[in-house]
Amino acid sequence: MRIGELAALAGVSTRTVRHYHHLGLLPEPVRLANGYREYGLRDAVVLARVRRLTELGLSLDEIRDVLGPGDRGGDLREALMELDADLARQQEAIGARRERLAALLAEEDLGPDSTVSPGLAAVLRELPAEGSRIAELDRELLTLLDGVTDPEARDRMLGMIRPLTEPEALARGRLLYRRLDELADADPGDPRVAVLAADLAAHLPGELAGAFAGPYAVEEMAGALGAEMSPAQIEVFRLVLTTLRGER
Amino acid sequence: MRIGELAALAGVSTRTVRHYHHLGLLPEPVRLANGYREYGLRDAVVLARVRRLTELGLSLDEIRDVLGPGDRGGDLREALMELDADLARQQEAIGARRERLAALLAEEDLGPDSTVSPGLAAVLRELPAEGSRIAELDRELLTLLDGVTDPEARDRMLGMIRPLTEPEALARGRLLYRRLDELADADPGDPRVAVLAADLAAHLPGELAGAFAGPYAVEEMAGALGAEMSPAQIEVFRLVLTTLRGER
DNA sequence: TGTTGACGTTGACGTAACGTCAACGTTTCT
DNA sequence: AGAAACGTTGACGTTACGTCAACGTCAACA
Repeated sequence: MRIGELAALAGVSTRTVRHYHHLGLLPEPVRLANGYREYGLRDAVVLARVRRLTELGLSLDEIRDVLGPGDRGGDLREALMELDADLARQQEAIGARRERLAALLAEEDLGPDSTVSPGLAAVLRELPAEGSRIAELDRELLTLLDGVTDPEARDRMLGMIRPLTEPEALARGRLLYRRLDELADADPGDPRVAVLAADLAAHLPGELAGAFAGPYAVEEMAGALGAEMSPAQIEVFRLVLTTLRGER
Repeated sequence: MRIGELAALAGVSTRTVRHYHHLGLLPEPVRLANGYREYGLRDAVVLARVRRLTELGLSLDEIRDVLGPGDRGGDLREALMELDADLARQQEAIGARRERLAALLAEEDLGPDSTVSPGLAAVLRELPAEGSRIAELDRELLTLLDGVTDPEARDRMLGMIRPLTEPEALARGRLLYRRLDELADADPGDPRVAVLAADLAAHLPGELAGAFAGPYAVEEMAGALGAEMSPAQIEVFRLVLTTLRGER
């Protein structure tokens, strides 16, 4: 038997057979005078055994392990049980992913915002989408935080923010956004800074400061915002945080 | 923000961020005077979006496709539905594998024969395990055929062989094996050849010839056996097949 | 002021299980 | 005799990064 016949018998490619030789899974048979490999029934049986194990999902390394020593009985059982546990984990993981997929697919419009949590999606619908530089920043900041924080922290955050989406809070919010936007070219010492900070602190729930208490949050956010906000706006941000923390 | 902070924010490694740059998933940001990459909030948001999609199971290529064009809405939905179908197929495949694993694990002894079908395992238990060269060959041949043939063909084959495992058939079989072994050094023209072939043909069910009617079976088997059997034994094999076919 | 440590840069190799050329020799069919 | 089909070895491609290597940059500390 030459390599092609052997491969056809086992239902694999010749490349696969040579690959198994390379890994030592299948012994190299004798060569004919022309250099061709000459196989016997033995090789076909071994190859079929390897195939059956790969089809079960064992890796070639594991197969070499369980096929090698003579006391392969307990070894094989152990490997199979481990494999089964692994497959069970995979099933769970796939199930979880499919649930998230189903939730996503249930939405009617799939925009870039639809990969965030449903709660945040609702909040984002209320935020001014354009026209305010600061609102756009908030939108991105919230999206980012939504992805970073774990589910429970996210839900707490959303719970704090929710009151801000009520009609008259939204109206006040839009006014505050405008006043913040007006500071785009202002000096950090501008008198409007302190006033706006006080108004903002009164508008926002005190617990919100907690959202910026994580390991990275404050520094990272300051760094990230540095490039996007004017010095005056950053000063407002700082003052608001200080005030909220003090009030707690 | 430099690359380490960005990566920490998104919960990935810096290598991952650079990898995304390489693939064009994340735009290369501006460089500082020292050559360091400088990131903004934008980048963090994009990176977080990519992460969320990878965690759903999308490949980076697919993410680039759905993230690229502006009309990503329908595209994304399509990709997600395709993904869900793929995951469903994976779940099925894993379930099937686990069923086969469970069947295997239910056996008390896991030898090299335990990766064959249960029916064949029962047959093999009745075959002489040692002492007869030809019996060993049969054992290997059967194991091989079990792996090669599809389930229905296998069951037909097993059904034909089953009568051979009854007590007095087994006794006759052992005698036939011995007579076949005695031809190991005989000449193809030996008078015992024809006699044994006739006895064997009478012993075996006629339908068995069908098992060697597959696309490869006859030539492959003859080739495979050539190295293991003596010319006289091969002649017996040929005569038996001819007789069985003729009787059908 | 030198040094140490943490960070950044590019480039290249390794992973699992083969598929797919390339470049070449052998056998077999017509 | 030429073509088709098979064999040989060797090397690159696939996925999503991990893990050096070899080197430059920056902040802190003795």
